[in-house]
Amino acid sequence: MYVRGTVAGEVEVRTVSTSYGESDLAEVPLRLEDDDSESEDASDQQPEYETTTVTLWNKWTESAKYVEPGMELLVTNAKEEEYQGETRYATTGDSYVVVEPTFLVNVTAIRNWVECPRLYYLNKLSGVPLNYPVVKGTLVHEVFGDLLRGRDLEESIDARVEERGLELGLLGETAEGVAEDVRENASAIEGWLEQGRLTEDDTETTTDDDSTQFSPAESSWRSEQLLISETFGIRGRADAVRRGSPVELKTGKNLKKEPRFKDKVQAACYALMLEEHGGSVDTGTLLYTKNSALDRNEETGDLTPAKDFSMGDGLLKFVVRLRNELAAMEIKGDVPTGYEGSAKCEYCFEQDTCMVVSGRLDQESKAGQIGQPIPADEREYFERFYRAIEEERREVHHEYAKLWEQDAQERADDDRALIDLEFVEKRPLEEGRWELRAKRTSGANSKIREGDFVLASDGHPVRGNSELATIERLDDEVVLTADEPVEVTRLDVYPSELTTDRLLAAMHDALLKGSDRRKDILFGRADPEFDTVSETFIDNNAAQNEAVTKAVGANDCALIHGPPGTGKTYTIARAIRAMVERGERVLLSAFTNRAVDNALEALLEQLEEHGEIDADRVVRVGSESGVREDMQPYRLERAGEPEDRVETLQNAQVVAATTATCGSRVMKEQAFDVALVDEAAQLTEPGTCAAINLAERFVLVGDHEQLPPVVRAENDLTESLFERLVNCHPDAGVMLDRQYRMNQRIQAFASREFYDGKLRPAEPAVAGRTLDDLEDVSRDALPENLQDSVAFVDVEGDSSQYTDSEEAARIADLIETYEAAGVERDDIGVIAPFRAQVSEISSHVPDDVTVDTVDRFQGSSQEVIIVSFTATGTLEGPIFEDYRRINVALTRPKRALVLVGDSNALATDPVYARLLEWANA
DNA sequence: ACTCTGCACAGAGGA
Repeated sequence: MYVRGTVAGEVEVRTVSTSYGESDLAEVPLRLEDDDSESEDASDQQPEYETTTVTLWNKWTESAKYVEPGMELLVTNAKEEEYQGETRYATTGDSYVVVEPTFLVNVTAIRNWVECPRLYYLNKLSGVPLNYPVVKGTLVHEVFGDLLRGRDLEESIDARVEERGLELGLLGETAEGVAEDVRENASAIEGWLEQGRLTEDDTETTTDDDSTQFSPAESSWRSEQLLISETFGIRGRADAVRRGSPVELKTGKNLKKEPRFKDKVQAACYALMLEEHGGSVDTGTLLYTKNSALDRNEETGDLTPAKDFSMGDGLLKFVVRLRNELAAMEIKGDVPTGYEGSAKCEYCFEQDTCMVVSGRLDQESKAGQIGQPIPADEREYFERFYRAIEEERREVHHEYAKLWEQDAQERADDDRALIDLEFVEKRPLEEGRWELRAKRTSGANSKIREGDFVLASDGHPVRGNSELATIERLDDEVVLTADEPVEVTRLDVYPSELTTDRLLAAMHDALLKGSDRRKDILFGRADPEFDTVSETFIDNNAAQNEAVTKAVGANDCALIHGPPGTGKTYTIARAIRAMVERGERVLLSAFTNRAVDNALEALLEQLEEHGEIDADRVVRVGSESGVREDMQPYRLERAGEPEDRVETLQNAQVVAATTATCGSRVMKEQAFDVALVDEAAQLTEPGTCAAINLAERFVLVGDHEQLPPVVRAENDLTESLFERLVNCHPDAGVMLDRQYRMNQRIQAFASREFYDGKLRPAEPAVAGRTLDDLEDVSRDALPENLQDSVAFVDVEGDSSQYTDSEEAARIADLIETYEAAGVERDDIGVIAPFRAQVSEISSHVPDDVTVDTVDRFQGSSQEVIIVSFTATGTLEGPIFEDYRRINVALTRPKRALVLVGDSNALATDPVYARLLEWANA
């Protein structure tokens, strides 16, 4: 039986004498999880939790040592015992004990941890930089997968090497040289596979007599299996599985008789998960592909690069204990010192790094410390942000947990899954992968888009057969590509820690690798300095001109505050052009792909008009699905001839990429004179660092009166670096004060409420904008209350919380009214605070009217905007409390704004009360 | 309480 609960008190470990001799035991007080939470008689009482004791025997006491009250604990195959009239539980010989099972540990993390816990920490902190052995290792793995899937060796090598052209180029490698290296390792694999076919009956059907080729399609092999364990809290991707047992490929050499211990541990992790998925695993195989023909026969007499080992119970349990140690340390927020393990520092490749990090952060470390610690305020900052980023990571883990905790319908309702697909077909592709097709049976929405990675499963993403797949096309039919054929009936969003990892590395790099001058600026110890620039860049807008002057003349940083419609994008483009003319190399970045492409578009227009550099010296780095269609010609293709790929990137004078991409291995090899970050108020501090780490000086452009960064957990990440620096270095900032969007009446409230009354129309034509300026539109045709540019429509509203059907109905009427007056439907936008209300309204109005949440409207504008407040009674709730959201909503229209809401509810909040007053004026 | 975009995945290795 299965026991799960929360540790309810101190754990006691002791030794007792039993009939088998001396044994260790740990008694853990446990508050059991209520597994019948369905009990519908919601008798308003707090559920009564049952508290019991679980006895962990022998080696499991090691895990008990890490356990603290409040942690979650799971025991499999436990036995029930009666003790003084009370039901208690204890481990049996078949039990596993799992600490914090929802903390999902990567297999590679466990592999690093067993080598040295501090190695695990360092790897997490700074990531692995671009280096040839790693890229080559990855290539050999890819070719191995291809071989298993039946692809021709030479074809696979050529294709895989070509795919990595850019990385190889950055490493100074040639395609031929790399292909030769990969071939050496891959031939060992190929030979072994063929031998295996002859002797081990891996292929069940008889092949044509003259075919010596391995034919995996009919075999008991599977390549690349993604495994997620809800019981053990482990996830990872096995290189291959042969007759249910894990096969791990290593590119290194190992002439010893036994596999390396950490390699065994890795294979054991996969074995655990395979067993959970219903298998029974008694062996593991490691393939050391550098053990070439020349090495055979010598000491060991081995004929193959493969080493099999038996997967004993003891090893599997040891692996779970390792995982427990890691999870417990992460939950406590402790930092490993290296003393936890037995590795010898003098043999470690990371010894120097370890000592430097320990020295700079003043951390206890087995390897010792080198150098001076960074200042105390920086260490405090590091700890604060480390914690915040780790909280974000926990949120990603919760996303994983939802894969098994929520049922399919719940996931679909959360827009995190597409369910009830009808499987159509699987088709092998030339390169050995599979194309999978399924039909959608409902029009349900989800956040899954083309180009996304998803978990494709035949029913359940964790318990069923599932595989990581790429969405190639998504309409009535879903077309996917994957390494293995899955009869897809369901797709789930695949949670990834990638962004979290990159944030952590960016913060690490900023603090430990950043220049002293940069850190003086970031920590407010020095004021930014500026060179005098006498050129006039923009002659009809003084604030924009000052912004460009500051951006160009900044020695450290410049901060451009751009309220709605003030020509931020144009100003950025002008500044970059000026920098390019001065011969500088510029990084253009922003949080979203959309913002990057917008800024890039404006820059290209500038360059075209005043062509100082070739457009082919402008490069957009990003994935194919992320980059907008019209920017694809500038997108850097990663595949190709290494030298050519690297030249294209190195020669680029302007590189545009999202901040997340700036944290990639390829981008981290690049250096710039200036980094210019747009929409910087929507970025977390570490997110901003990912971009500015790559440059000598930086310019941040944004508006902290609009929406802040999106974060999963409530923490220090919610304030942007932009906002902090604007307050810390007011002299480095410029506010663009003239807006080119809203007429005078519309902008008045936002200007007064959010910009100290400093925002004003750029010119009389903007101030006096009305609907009459539009072709075929006459304001006289509108009812009187709508003739003013700002109108309020009072609707009593219904009592439901996140929707309001009355408002939706009124909005539908309003749209008809505007249409009757000659306004085109696609000139009208409707904004609502909640997604539920967005769909409510969408069902009432024609398709070509844009209806969306405030958050998604940020960055765009429309002739007419209708805002649905969706609130009756009071305005309680986080969505209304953040006034920046209302700022965004009110500053989208150019010519007409209609506010639809319940005036009694609005009047309960002072800001909204002033809003009413303004709208009704 | 509600809002919600990124990134490609995880792991690849040196001795």
